[in-house]
Amino acid sequence: MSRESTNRRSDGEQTHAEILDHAVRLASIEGVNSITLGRLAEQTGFSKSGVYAHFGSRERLQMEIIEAAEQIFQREVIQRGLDAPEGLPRIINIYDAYLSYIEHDVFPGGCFFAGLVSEFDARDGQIHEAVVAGRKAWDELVRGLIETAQSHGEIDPAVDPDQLAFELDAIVDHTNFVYVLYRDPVAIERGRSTVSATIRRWTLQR
Amino acid sequence: MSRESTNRRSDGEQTHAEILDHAVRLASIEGVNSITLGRLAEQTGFSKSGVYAHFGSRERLQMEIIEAAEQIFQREVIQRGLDAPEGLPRIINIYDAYLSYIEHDVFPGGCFFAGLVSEFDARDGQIHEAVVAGRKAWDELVRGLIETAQSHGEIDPAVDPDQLAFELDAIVDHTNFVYVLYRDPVAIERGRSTVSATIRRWTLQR
DNA sequence: CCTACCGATCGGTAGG
DNA sequence: CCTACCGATCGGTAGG
Repeated sequence: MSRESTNRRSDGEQTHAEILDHAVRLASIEGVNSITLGRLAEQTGFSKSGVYAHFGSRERLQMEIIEAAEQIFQREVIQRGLDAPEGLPRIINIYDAYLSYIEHDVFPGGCFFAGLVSEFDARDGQIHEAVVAGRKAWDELVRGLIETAQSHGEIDPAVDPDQLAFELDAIVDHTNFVYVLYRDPVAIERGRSTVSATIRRWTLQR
Repeated sequence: MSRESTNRRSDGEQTHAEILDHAVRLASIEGVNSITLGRLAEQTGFSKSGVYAHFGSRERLQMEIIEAAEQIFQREVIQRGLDAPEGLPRIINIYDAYLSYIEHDVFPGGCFFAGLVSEFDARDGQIHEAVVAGRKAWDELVRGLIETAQSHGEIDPAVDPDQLAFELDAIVDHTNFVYVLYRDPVAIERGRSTVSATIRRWTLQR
C-alpha cells in the first residue's frame, strides 16, 4: 500500500488549485473576462481540455476565480482586521489591514475587488449580482464596526455610520488607484495618514 | 453641381464618427479591450471590413476611442469646471462639474477614465502609458488650481496641495464607484456634501 | 464601403 | 488528464 495510491485524489485537487491560483493572479491584472482556457493551459503546462475538465465551463472557472479571491481577501483583510479589541481599535485595524494588503501586493494587479467592481459594475448578469452582494457584505461589516464604536462612546452616536464608511472606503479605494497606476509606494503612506486623520476627526468632539 | 457631391467627403467622416461614438459607449460599459470589430460592425449595421477600413487596425481603433472619450471629458468636466472665477470658486466648480458628469451619465458605464485606469493600471504598453500621462495632466491641473487659491489667500499656503487633491479625487472616484455599482443617485448627493465639507475644512483657519 | 476569404484562437465535445 | 476534433469568431487581407 503505497502512499501515492491512497492520496491519488489529492493530486487532482492540487492541480485544480494550481491552475486556479494562476488564474486568480492573471485575472487580477487583465480582468476576469479576459481569461481564456487556451492561455491558462499554455501558461500552466496542461492541455486546454485538461484545464477545461477541472472547471466544466468558462463561467464556472470565472466564478471559482472570484470565490478564491474572496477567500484570500477574507484571510488578509477581514480576519486580520477583526483581530483587535472591539470598538475603535478594530476600525483602525481593519483599514490598516486593507492598506497592508494593497502594499504587500497580495494580488499582482492591486486590490482584486477594485478591479472586479470596475469590470462588472455597468454590466448585467450573474457576476454583477455576485459583486454587488459581496460589496454589500463589506458595507454591513463596516457599519456594524462603526455602530459598536458608537455604543462604546468612542464615536458620537449622532453621526451617520454610512458617511464615515464612505469617507474611509474612498481613501482606501483611491490609495489602490494611485498605488497601482503609478506603482508608487508613497501612495500607501498617504493612504495611512489620511485614514488616521479622518478617524481622528470623527472621534474628537464635533 | 449638387450639394451631395461637394460634401461627399463628410459622409465618410460622419460614418467614422458614428462608429466611434458607438464604440466609446460600448467601451465605457465593457472595457476598451473587449471591443471587437465584428460586434461593432453588427451593432452599427456596417460590414466588419467596412469598420476596419475606418481605423486601419484594432489598436488604432482603441486609441481613437480613448481620444474621443478624452474630448468629451475635456468638454464636460474641464471646460465647464474652469468656467468660474480664479481661486477657490474654480476648485469648487470643477469638482461640481465632475460630479454632474457622473450624475448625468455622460458615459453609460460611468466615468470613462475610472474604468480605463482600472483596466490598464496593472498592464504594460502603449495604452497604460497614455492613461498614466492623462492622469498626470489631471493631477497637474488640480495642483495648479489649489496653488492659485493659496496665492489668493483662500487656502493656507502651508498645506500640501497634493494632500487636498488626493482627498477630493478620492471622493469623486468613490462616488463614481458607488453610483455605478449600486445605480443609486443618492451617491451623488453624498459625493457633493463630502466635497463641500472637505473644501470647507481646508479653507477655514487650521 | 462591400464580399469573400486567410490562419489563429475561442469555448466546448468525443472518446479514451 | 490527454489527442483530435467541432462551429463560431477573432484581426486582418485581397480585390473591387
